[in-house]
Amino acid sequence: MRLSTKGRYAVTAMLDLALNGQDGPVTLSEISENQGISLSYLEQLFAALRARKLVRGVRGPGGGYYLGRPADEISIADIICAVDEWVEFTRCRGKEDCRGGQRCLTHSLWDDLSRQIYEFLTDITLADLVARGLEKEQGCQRDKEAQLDKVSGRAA
Amino acid sequence: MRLSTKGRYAVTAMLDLALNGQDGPVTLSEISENQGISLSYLEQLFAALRARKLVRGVRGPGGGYYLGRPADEISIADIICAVDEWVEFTRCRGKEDCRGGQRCLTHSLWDDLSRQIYEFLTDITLADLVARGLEKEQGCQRDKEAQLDKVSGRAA
DNA sequence: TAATTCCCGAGTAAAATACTATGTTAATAA
DNA sequence: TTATTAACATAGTATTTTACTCGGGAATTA
Repeated sequence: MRLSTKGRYAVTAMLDLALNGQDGPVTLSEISENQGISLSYLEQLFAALRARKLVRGVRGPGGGYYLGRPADEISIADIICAVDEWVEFTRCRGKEDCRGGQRCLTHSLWDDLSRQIYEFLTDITLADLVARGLEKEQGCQRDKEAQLDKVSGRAA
Repeated sequence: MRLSTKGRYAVTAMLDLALNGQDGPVTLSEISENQGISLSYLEQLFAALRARKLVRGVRGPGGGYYLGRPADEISIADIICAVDEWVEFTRCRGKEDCRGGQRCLTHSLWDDLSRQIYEFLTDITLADLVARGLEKEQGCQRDKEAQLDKVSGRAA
């Protein structure tokens, strides 16, 4: 598994889509503005996401992007795999022969771990994230605090 | 969280240490040989691991590296954090003000996710990996098969 | 037709990765 | 004491990845 800033950008952008895609498509310009990612870079990320059918583009004015599937059918692993190319974990499979046994054990342990991480991220969907986030707080914590300050300030 | 090939190297090397460190220290040359990582690169990785007290070096002939703590007190997150510098997830904390609320929600969702991943990796120790690996198979699967082949071949 | 927005490819600066090279220092063994 | 071993340290570097810019197209809407 590989989890770089590139994957972070992709997940954040997809989250943005999940949150704002209810009423009409979301433009990359909006996401670029919201998330502070350059438009052209987003276009490259979305080319990869489009190739995996994770998003669907609509051209022309009023166009933008939809999620390619319902949010509860898109896992974090799906997104990361789409943009961060999958890397081979073990070196012993194929090129090296694992006659030592020792070396192979180390690799198989790492292999197990990475599979665990992958399965962990496969179990988390965009819908999960949104649902969990919404039940905890209906907006930005800072905004809430600011609001509370204002309210209590006015009440006092 | 960031999980790159650099972190993979570090985890694999630490696993090697956990497996072979029972009887005396393990040299970087051995790890380099075992894992197919260049010696100088390992030295750089181990400089970072040493700085976090995850390993302890012993100089001179017969020297090498020990784990800095018992294997059950070293988590995968510890190792990855030592070599892969921690990256800031959210952009809204500090420089941007999250007046939109929307942007901040996206970021807080991602923040939650990365914390989950971190906690997941914090719960897995080197000892866990070794124990789980050993209970499943006492060596390399291929070696086992080869052995079985030999045995059955001779028996037949 | 004009504006919008996706789509596409080439190019590129900066950073990270993975490695090479060349030492120095501390411990051990001869 | 001397040689050897292996950690420790630093500088350089080729390659890859990251993140971005630029300059166009193609489809859709008004």
